[in-house]
Amino acid sequence: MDVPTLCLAALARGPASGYDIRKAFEDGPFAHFHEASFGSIYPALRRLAESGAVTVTAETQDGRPDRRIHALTDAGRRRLRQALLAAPKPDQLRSDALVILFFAHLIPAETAVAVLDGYLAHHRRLLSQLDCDELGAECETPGQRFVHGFGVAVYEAAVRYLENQRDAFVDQLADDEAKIA
Amino acid sequence: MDVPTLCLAALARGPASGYDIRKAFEDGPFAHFHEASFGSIYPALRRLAESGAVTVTAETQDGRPDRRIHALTDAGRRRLRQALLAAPKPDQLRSDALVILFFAHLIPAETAVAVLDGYLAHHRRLLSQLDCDELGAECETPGQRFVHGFGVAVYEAAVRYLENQRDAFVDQLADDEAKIA
DNA sequence: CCTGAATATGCTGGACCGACATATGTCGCC
DNA sequence: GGCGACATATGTCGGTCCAGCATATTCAGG
Repeated sequence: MDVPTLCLAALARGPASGYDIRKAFEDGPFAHFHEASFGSIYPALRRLAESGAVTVTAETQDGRPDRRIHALTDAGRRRLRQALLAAPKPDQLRSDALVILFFAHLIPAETAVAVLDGYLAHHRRLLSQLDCDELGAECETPGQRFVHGFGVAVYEAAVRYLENQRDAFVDQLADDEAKIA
Repeated sequence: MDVPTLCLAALARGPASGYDIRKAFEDGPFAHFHEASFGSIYPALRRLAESGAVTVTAETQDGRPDRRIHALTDAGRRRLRQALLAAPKPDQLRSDALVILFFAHLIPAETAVAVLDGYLAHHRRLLSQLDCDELGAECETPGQRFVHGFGVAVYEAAVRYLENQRDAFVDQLADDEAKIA
């Protein structure tokens, strides 16, 4: 799923600036299942405007740069619907933390434990984000409720596993270090 | 975590060709938590060899191109350990399927259901891969066992949610279409 | 016998990210 | 009151990375 399509998707929820779209991928509902950065959002919006998929309205502000509000046109909506019809590529996960944990035997035990604790904290944060942020906001369509519930189910399982296995893992690390010494 | 580091990590499990490393990211143990493609693996291995982090031994084969077997040097092992010490970046998930499901109200119900069923099948496949493939193979260190268990826990939760909620989701989609009509 | 998959390396065009540049407002803190 | 940190907002740029293609051969299945 390329960035132009993702921008169209973000705009389907209402008109927004490039900055707003970025935020949707950082904190908002999109954060949990896709990524996009400024470096690709702004060029994508420009091309989308050129091709007539979105309209741009400059909103003057004093001090700050103008907010350039983008809104979907009918052509844009059609293009989004078309893109949504394509067969989805398989999910991609990129987790530095799991790589590090996989090779925990190559680093000091305390470092590995720190990574694990950070990973647990991260997942707890994600879970609370889903619980408050979005539940109050927008879960109107069946699709949105379904995806929201999926996120909660997966994060809860992750937190549970991390909590339950943490101490056993730390013990095993300590045993291994004792064996070497 | 950049591709050179990921190559070093793959080689920590034993000498391998570029093709072998690719397979480790496609089917092997690494598939579940990171990605890397030919287009970045081969250049990375070349640079790694130039900087002395790996050695290369050509293994002649008739018919096929030579297998170029790469093995970690001490410098390479040090470099890997160093990279593993860096603070991990937060996990990144990219899921086309969840984007499509989020906007299920914009596409035909049958298409959405097909995506959902495909997503469920995909997760079942991943789970069985973890269950047989790796459990028999290499789960020697605490880290490897821990990461393996984490994967199983998360995939199981995903499959369970998808199975339990599928029918209710399909019904809601049908209700919505009835409302429009 | 032919098609497709697997083995194996490598290139290239284009997409994409991370970091930076720019300019100002605001809020807490000492 | 002033200072740093952070938020708002757009945009560029270097470099990384991926998907798809090219190449060449073997082997299994139809």
